[in-house]
Amino acid sequence: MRTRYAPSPTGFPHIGNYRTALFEWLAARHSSGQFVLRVEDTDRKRLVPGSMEAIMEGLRWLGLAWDEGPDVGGPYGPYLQSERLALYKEHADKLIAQGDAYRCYCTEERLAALRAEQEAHKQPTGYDRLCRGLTPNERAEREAAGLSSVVRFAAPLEGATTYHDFLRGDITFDNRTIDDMILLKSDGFPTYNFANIVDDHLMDITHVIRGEEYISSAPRYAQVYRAFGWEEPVVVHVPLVLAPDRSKLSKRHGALPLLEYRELGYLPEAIANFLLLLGWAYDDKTEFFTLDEMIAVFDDRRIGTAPGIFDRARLDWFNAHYIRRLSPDELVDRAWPFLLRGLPEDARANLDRDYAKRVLMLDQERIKTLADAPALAEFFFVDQPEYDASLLLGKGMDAARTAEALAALIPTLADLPTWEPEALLAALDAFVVARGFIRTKADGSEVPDRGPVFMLVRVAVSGRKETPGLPEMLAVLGKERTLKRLEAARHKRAASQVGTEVER
RNA sequence: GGCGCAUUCGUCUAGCGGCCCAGGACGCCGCCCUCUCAAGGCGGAGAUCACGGGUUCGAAUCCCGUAUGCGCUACCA
Repeated sequence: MRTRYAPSPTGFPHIGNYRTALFEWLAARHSSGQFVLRVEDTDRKRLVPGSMEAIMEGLRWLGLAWDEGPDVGGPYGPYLQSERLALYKEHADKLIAQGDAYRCYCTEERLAALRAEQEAHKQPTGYDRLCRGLTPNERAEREAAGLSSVVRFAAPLEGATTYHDFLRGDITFDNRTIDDMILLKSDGFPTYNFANIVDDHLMDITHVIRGEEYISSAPRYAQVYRAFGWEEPVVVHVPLVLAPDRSKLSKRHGALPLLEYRELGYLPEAIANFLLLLGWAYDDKTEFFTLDEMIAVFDDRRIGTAPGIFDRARLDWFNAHYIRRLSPDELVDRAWPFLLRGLPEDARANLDRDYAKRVLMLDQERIKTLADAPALAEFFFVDQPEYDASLLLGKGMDAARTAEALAALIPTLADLPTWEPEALLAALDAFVVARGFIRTKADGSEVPDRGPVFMLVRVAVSGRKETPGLPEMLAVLGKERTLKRLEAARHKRAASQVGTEVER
């Protein structure tokens, strides 16, 4: 099996395009075939500089390696359509010679007027085949006059064309609804439609997997294949990916170019997994697949036929899942650029990789995207966290008691012989009991109530009310830093006049 | 306007004639665990299988029609 991804470098493809690429890649890998990257740069007006590199970068990032392509070459090259112009001309000439194509001299103005006319009369739009009936003399005149022309396919006028859609079965179009499509533009470049057919054949592509938007064009392609006498490839139309409001995916709806998701802290394995399961399912329960697992189980017959909606919340869930199962080293490696970018300057200056690793491990289970990491972990890295003094009130304690509790706790912790989570927990618990914090459980029994003291220390040390577990956090923070922050909190509390009770 | 494709909980889906008065997952809600937030565990709400006709002893599953959505209708891809 040979499949191909054939993007045109006219922009930065979104997630839906890459899902098609994923399916193409999986189909090839599953069958131990080849996956070809062919760049369809035939529209010179819409060419976007850099987009070809971005497209390839996106594929690489997802882990979809191609066997043949513009950069790596291959036996069917070149893989840039702009370098294959002679091939298209040669094949167009062949069709002209055998009467299946003709030169059309109609101007774009005439075509536009024709279309406007048809629309005004609510008629089906389409080329009226004016030039198809030109006599040899008339053609010679036009050529002599130097009129520019395009090459059009002479489509069958009557009957119907049926092609086999791998997922949907036979699809039939009345030939009267199909006009004579342009094969070669006046600038000598082929249209996508034509270059596609010629290249898929010349490159021995066995399975054409493409977006659903080409269903309507498929019968035209079939006609051309048949005019050439070529065997038609298996044609698989993958359903579209829609925005949450069911409209076509666009930036407005948060469907960004793939590489933007990298910047937002998404993992390629999460994106690939998410994409796989948008329009495809292995069974009714399996959710997670590595690329290798996908290859092993991928079955193109299970590709769905209904459009799917891009659900960011689901992507987030996949991403969080994959972040959670990263090893500590992978976690720092991947989060590192985000820390460098997102942390305040002073914290960034002397970032220690080992310390960062321990911090990230604490936050691993609450990081949704890598871009969350700096905000979640910032307090570990700054000299002193900023926070409002009003946060610094033990539950059910007034300012005086809070300050006093902090004052009492500092020497307790300072005297600890070891600074490990177990020892810290024991010390904190002892402090809770000594201070008489008691909670009555539902069954009436009384147990030590860690809440007030733990929260107080949590805020003092982090400036936040949501953090990793306290003993673990203090252990990573280190004795010196912890005591310094507790001291600062004590002063902060003492200095603050507002000391009313806070309800939590 | 014409042509085409699609249609199962808000979303992704399982289902390919009886196992389904429809199962799983995301999201949402509640409970548990618990030093907070997460994670995890348990539970819940949520789909007259778009609608209407058939076929059949029996239909989410097959057929026809309708509606709706989307796509194509470019010297774009």
